[in-house]
Amino acid sequence: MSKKLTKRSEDYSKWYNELVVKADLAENSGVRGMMVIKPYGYAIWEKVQAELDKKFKETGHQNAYFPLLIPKSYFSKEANHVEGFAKECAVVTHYRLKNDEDGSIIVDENAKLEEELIIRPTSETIIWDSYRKWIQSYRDLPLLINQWANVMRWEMRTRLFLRTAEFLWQEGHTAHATKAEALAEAQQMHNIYADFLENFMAIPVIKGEKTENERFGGALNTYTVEALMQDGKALQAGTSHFLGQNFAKAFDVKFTTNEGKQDYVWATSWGVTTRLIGALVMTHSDDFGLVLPPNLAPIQVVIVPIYRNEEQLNAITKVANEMVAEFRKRNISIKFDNRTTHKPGFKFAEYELKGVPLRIAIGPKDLEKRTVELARRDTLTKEFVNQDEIVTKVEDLLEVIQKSLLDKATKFRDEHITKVDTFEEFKEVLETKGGFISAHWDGRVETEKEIKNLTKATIRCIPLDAPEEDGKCVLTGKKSTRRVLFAKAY
RNA sequence: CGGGGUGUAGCGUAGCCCGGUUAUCGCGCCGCGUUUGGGACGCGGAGGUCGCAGGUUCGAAUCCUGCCACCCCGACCA
Repeated sequence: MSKKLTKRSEDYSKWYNELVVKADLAENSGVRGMMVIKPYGYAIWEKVQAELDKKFKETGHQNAYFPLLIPKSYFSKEANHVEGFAKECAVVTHYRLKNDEDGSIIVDENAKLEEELIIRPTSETIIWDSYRKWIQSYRDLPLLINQWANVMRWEMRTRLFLRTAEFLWQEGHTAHATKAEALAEAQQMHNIYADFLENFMAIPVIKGEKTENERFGGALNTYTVEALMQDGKALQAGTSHFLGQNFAKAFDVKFTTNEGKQDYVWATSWGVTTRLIGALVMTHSDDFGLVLPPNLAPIQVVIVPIYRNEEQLNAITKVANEMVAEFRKRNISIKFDNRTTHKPGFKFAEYELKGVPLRIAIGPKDLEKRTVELARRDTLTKEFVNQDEIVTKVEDLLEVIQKSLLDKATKFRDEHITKVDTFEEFKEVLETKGGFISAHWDGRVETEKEIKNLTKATIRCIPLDAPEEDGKCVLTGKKSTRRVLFAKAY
């Protein structure tokens, strides 16, 4: 997000997330705050889904699906939750259309619903309404359910990928017999997110807890993974909430313990969204377009033939096909781009824009010498590789690139965590350098809000690994025992 | 929802202040030919409710009113 595309094509002299719009991930659909996820972008989301789903299943979770429409009355049951969500909702009021006299379609005013339905902004209410019926005994617990779904939040202000009116996500909702077990679940999912972000998406994150002010409506504790974008702004990439017994009480979900007593269940919820794709773009992209970590790339390797005539193309195709078969055997996603309608230079640029990690070019010279030209997207370097060695070379490089992207992003992130002890310094760093600011805070909500008013920076999290340390609040000078991370955030 | 800005071909734009032939240019698209190791070139061609509605006028992309959408800044938020 911090640089302009300046090279080769003035057409793409746009900021990254605009580039993404044009370059295949999405485009405005014309409805306020909506996005179309194009096939290439959706393929990335499918990779995210597949990997996370695997991790969820490995930890004993099951997928289910709950209705899109939620009766309005469900929302009034949990006060904090309403506060957090009920305001920006799309509401369904009618169930039928009819033809107007002039032939146009209008809403049939006779088909008004008794009770309005809310398009889910999140599914806690409808899920907990079901849980009441499903849970009777400690033997029914834990209940570990996840849902892949779309949700809708009619935000006042939207931003492509980062805050669209409709977005795709997964939401896990679990019920437990004890507080300790629920807490452990919330922490486990927090760790799964952190691990996924770092090892799969190559996005380094800081694990921490949200302050009361930033917490999810209805939660007692919110665990978060916070990432840093290239423009110095922070992005909340995933959250896992310990909900205590709030929802159980609101929806009257009681169970009989093994001692025969009645108790409310303990709950968690956790989710990540298509925002992750925005995070991916803003973490790794460069002046030439997207840069995708190999683990997420829909196409990991592309082969571009270079030829002067059909005879050469045929010879190259033979070599390429053998390579494709060999790569497929090793589960490497490969595409042989044999389109005759575009020139090699065009294809090179196109796959750079799409962030394909490795590109193989095969031309007449390579046929002679039994080599190929292998180009890395992340470093933009090229080398000639013997055809016999290409498969192992690619296998190795995919791992190297995956790691290198994480290292690069981690280095950037670490260089943008600044320790600050005075408010002057705080403002200075925020304005000139950006990134995370590690500072003491007196633990009061008013202080946090005041700092936000003065600087637009919020407390992104209280890092889990923050050491105990005596200090003075950067704003008030009051006593503090550990540093927290501030940043301007998306 | 408050403040500011912008809407002209698939994309990016000129024209608007100061109304007047057929709405400008680039990219992209289509055809033919030459090209193909980093976004090819030549020639020819197609594509427009000038955001929408109303008004002023002999005449509106241009002036006026209302509405809509998008972008930026706030409030809200994954």
